[in-house]
Amino acid sequence: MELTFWLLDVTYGVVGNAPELRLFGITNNDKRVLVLDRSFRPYFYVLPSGDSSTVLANVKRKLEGRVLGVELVKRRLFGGEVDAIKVTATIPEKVRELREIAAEIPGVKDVLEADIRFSQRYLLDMGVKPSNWVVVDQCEEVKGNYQVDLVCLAKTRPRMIEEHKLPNFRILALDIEVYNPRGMPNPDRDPIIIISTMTKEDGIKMFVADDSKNDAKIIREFVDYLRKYDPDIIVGYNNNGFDWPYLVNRSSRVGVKLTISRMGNPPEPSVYGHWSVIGRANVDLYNFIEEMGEIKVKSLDRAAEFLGVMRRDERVLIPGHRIYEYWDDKSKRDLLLRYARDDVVSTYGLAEKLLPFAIQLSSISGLPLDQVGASSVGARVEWMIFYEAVKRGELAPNREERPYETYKGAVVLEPRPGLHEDIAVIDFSSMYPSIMMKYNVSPDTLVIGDCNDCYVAPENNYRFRKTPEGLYPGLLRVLVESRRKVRELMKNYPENSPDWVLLNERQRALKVMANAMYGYCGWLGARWYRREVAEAVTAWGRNLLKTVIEKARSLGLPIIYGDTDSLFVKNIGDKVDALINYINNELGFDVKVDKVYRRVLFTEAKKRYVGLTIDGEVDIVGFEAVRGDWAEVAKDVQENVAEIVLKTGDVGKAVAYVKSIIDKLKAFQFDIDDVIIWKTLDKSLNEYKVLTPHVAAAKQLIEAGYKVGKGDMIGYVIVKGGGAKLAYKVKPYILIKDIREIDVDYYIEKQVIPAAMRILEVLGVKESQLMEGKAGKSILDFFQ
DNA sequence: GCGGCGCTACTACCT
DNA sequence: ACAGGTAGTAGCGCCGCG
Repeated sequence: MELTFWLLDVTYGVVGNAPELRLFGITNNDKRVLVLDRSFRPYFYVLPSGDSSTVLANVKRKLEGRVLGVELVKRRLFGGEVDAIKVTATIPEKVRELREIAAEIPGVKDVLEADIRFSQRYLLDMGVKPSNWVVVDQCEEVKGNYQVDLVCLAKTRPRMIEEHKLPNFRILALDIEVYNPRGMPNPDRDPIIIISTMTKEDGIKMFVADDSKNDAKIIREFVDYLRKYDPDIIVGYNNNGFDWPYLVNRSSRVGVKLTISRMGNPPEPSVYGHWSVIGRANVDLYNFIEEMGEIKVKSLDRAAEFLGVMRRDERVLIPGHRIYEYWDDKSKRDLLLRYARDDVVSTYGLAEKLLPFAIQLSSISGLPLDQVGASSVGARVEWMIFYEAVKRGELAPNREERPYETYKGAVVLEPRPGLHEDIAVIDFSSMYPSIMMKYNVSPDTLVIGDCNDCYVAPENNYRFRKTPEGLYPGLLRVLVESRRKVRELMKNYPENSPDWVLLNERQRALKVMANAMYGYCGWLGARWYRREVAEAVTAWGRNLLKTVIEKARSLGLPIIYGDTDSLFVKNIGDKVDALINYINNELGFDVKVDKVYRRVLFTEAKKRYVGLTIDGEVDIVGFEAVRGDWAEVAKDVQENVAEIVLKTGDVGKAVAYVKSIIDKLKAFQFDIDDVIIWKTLDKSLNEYKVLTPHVAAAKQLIEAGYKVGKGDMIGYVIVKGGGAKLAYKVKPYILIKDIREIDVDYYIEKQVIPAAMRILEVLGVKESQLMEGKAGKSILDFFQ
């Protein structure tokens, strides 16, 4: 039979002495299927130095009887033709020892592609990416003990087809609550008290322990339910870091089998720190929130609020360390149940918002849906390149340890300080990808030495062959072209309709991947790393901006500021048009007026400005107001000052406003949330060389029994008393009992005034004006 | 013993 | 565990100081 399915998960096993690929999918008529392929074997390459036939003979002699085949093949490496010896093994588990033996054979220069996971190797060679539709022309039904509607053995190789629609997934959100009377729960002693799930069909299910807190029963009920519901996708929030390891640990402790995969086995730890549930996609939504810079404090409730899933003031919030209190106190237990419910509903809601993008990332990168979130940006780009490389017969270089080296980046212009009226922002669209495509910049087109048909980078003179098209530019062209097509398709659907949303997520993912290519090429961890490639790209970028600046000058168009690929100029219609035409037509790069500011204010600092767009929106860039590590009260003041200044031009009004906030602080008229300073703990506590305030606060938290470590956000406030350093005056905000402990002078002097003055100083306001007297004086007082 | 100063550590931002 | 360029706060060590 012919079978068409959407590829959800892939794994392999060894049957007899042969590997068996297992492709789990969903058909277009809603059947869960498993396709087995026993026709593929693991292999790797050996690179000979010197005479390849001699080395081939050596390899054959040495590996005879241990491998299925040794053959000489033609491949490419960084664009150059090479002889390679392809060694085919019986089963994946043998590859490691074979590669070690092979590396020692005389005449062997290198062993390549011997570190590729077998299931990924298979997909690469088939040109099949997960989260896409796949056809197997001949599949023969077989018996098998799997939780699917159909198992078949592939008689032909799978092939990917282009089709954007998605199957009807069964999605299950999962969240557990644990009894934790001693701080951070420990699975050796602390039982699970609530397991909550949510699905579209069954709604919310809560498996709640009884007073004996015997969790064997609820785990068993949960397992039964999960198997009955049979989800394709399981989502959680930090489930890779908490729920799964805890559940696995607890269930083995209480003797319950977590037979939840489609092969009946428990979840197991896998690559990139993710937990795999065979035949299903286990997705940790926290991974995607981690990447969203706009969300500063990445707790589930805040993420859900930010994405419009659930408001924080409409849900139950319980501090993690007090969960047990809400369990023990029966009058509060109902609150705990509502809290658990809100969490699982939030998780399900987040999945609706985030899965469409995750699916597209998986489909484009070639990483399975359950891995793509946990993987790094570098890994996603690398797999995408790998697919393109295999298509071209280009061998993947090994990962190498490289010494840290830096290279020159973009230009940033000194801004013209002050308040400017009517400013246009001209932006290059995808400057670096465009440069890479235009000048064929790629690790495989780089020429060391003479070249008579090359593009030559400015400043550093790196040279790139004009033909054939390189790996990076070729891939970028595919991404750009696909994105153009997808955006074209979007026009056929009403905005925000399901089809439109799907395509929109796809075009977004295509853009994200294209824009990540430059960063990848300068990443020391990249297989296809070439410093010259990254250096050439930035050199061309600097050159481009410089050329545009010169042109603007020759047109008599005043420049206010510029950074990397943008230029802020006076909005003089014909001159701006002339500049844009010049860039588009004569330089051959795509630029557009990204936005026009009615007013925009710069200080002397780069990368910081506030502007009022012609649509009446206030943009704040770089300033404290958009930083996560300033107190809300200061950010708020700065934002309002900016708005007043930009909208009314009334500096006096802004000054009066700042004074009113200072007065409120002095009178303790504020909320604790307004004075919390959040900072990320970027290292483990013992790695810090200096005692910074947030480190001091973190130590206090540990003292108080909390578990904090690398990667955590520390929220602290500055309190009265203390000593010479600020670090002696900090206190974690959760330990604050009375708002009068707060040192309001600190907030006035070190937060509110600096934040306000940043904007006001350039308008001639003196700091003393914010301090003197009370607010509400005549506005005239504030002008010299 | 302490304030001033310059440097380093640290975080978070922009493109 | 995708890049470099940048601003800003706080800590720390050193200097001078009869």
